[in-house]
Amino acid sequence: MRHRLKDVAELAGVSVKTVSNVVNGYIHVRPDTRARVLEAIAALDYRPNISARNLRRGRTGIIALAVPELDIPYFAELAKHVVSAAARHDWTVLIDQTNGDPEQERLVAAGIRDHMIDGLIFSPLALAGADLDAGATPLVLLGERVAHGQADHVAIDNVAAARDATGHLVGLGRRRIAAIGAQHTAEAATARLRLAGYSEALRAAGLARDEALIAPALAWHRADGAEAMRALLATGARPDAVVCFNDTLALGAMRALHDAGLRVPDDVAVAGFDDIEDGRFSMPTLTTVAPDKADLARIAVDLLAARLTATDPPPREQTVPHRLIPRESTTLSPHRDEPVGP
Amino acid sequence: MRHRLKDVAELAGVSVKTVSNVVNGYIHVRPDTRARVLEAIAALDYRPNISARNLRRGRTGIIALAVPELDIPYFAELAKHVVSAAARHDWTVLIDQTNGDPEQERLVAAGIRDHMIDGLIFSPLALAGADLDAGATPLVLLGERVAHGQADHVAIDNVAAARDATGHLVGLGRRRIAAIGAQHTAEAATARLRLAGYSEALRAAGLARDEALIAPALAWHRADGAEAMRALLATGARPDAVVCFNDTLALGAMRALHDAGLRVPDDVAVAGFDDIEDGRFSMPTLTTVAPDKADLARIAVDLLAARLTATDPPPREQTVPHRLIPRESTTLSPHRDEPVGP
DNA sequence: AACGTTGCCTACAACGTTGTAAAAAGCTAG
DNA sequence: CTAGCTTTTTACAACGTTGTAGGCAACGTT
Repeated sequence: MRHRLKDVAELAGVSVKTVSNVVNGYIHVRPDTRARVLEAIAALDYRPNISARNLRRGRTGIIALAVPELDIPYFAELAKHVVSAAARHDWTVLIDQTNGDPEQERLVAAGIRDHMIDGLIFSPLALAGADLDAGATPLVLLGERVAHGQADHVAIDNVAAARDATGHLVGLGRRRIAAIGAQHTAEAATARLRLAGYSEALRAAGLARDEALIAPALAWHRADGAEAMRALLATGARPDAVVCFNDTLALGAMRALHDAGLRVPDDVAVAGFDDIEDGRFSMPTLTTVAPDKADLARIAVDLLAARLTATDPPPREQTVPHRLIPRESTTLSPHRDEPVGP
Repeated sequence: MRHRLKDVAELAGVSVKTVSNVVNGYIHVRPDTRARVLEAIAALDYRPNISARNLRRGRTGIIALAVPELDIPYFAELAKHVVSAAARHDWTVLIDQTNGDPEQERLVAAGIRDHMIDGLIFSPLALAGADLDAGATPLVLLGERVAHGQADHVAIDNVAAARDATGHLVGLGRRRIAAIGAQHTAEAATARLRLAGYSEALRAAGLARDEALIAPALAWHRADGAEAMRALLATGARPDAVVCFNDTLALGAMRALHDAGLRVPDDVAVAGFDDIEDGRFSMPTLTTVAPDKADLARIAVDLLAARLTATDPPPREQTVPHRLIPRESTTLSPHRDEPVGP
């Protein structure tokens, strides 16, 4: 029931190679021959055997996207865009979940999929530097320049982004601005850069950076945000604004603020990063720094494409534009916050 | 730089087949031979060529998961579990996004990936019945029994689930219970069954089903939920509870209720389906019917595995357990709803 | 009429792996 | 020491595809 080029060739009365030529759109095939072949293909419902083709061609038409977890909204949204962008190159995307586990990330970087994929788009969480060099597979890294080897990088300007978010809060008159999501390991480039941008913005506004207002977060899930916010409040700190280093942290923080009886944004304004869907419908809606995710995905895929055609192109770094989207969590005016009867 | 069995064989001084035997864990290899081969493998950093192996073995070790969109939280969470479950069978998961587009779904069902995958787990949105039969690839469908062909089905008992959710609201003393998410096309089995369960619960409680309280929703995103809720309120309907047919609809509905100055749950209690992460941190947190997603994924993968080993097993149907998780959106007592100072 | 060009088609040999079948090497028991 | 085992290793032939090189017409040019 499953047919091969040979079967089609026999039915059409031509050679195997001619069928192959038709399938691959080779030009020099007489119209009537082509028609006969196409007819045979349709009659037998022939589909090329991908494995055989891959073996012969030396590529698979599959790229992998390695992310920590798919159910983190940012990565889910990113994955969606990567799949779309890859489709334009006729690539299929295979998802690798690292769970942010260093060992798992090392395996991915070392090329665990090797012969299975043509290239890899990798968003590392726990690894940086030399650990990421390695592999024979063309590699595009999402995030700051942390590796030195033959890999491209795509990211937003995190320092500027954090400066924008913090500056926005300063502009609203907030003075005791906390930060949630600091990480002090060497690998956590994103956290470091966002903290740097935050500090710069404070300095520019003539505000002192208060270490008591900087809360670390091991991971960046909602629960961590809630946790960090609660811890911060428990120290007696009374911020009038919080910059969270991503949206899920921010949503968690808002939850904790609510539980503590504090109003957002009246008592505490909250801003995040990533512009995930949830933040557009949360209560209040969440002010955020939005990276152009579609652009990010497109650039990553295109870089990979370039890396596949050219031989050993120099590592490139691309910055993706971002913009601040003010929403209720920083801008809602107090009088609208009270429920009014229907 | 990329080595083959042949290279390893030469280095180890054995035949190609012996190396292959070692790689595949064949038992009858003398320990010292095995050691020599393993050494050579390590020295050359040999990795099997997957395409060649696939060609020879006739399978790829890849299964596809076809879902509407990855950035819908339910599908993202599901994908995560499927990837994990598949890993236990040494399968890699490839993601197909259909965007809920009938044409795209037809292609997927017809086996667009055919030779590339060993099996397919498919969550159709727009298609049902004969459209889904087809394909030579083993198929497991997520959702109600809508196809007649050789496919397995995995789903929760949607009628019972909707009955539970509605019954919970009835039990809290609500009497004007609305439903959001109705769909009247033939394909929308899930919506139909949930509506049926809703009706049953009302009947059981001696409440009349009021068509004015039933709001359709074309899609089940947050925006659709908000939209439907607004439309419902605009008709002058004054429900004291809403059953939304999934969590994103519910989150959107809560947003619309908030905008209309109505309090959740004081004025309107809200329940959803799916138990997505967002609902555990939203304000208020969302009462929901939780399917066991890990179980669902595991069962789907196992069914596929069975379908791959046995020849043409009869189509099977599995029901996955669900449970109602009451949260603030239905249970929060009024006095706690008012903010208290820090 | 002989010659190169071009267009169309084909035979053959890979790509790297594993199943089959059979040879070689080791054993055990007579 | 050999017959009859079992264990270990091997050669060979696929799997289905495409690149290479070449053949044969049909054409236009000298």
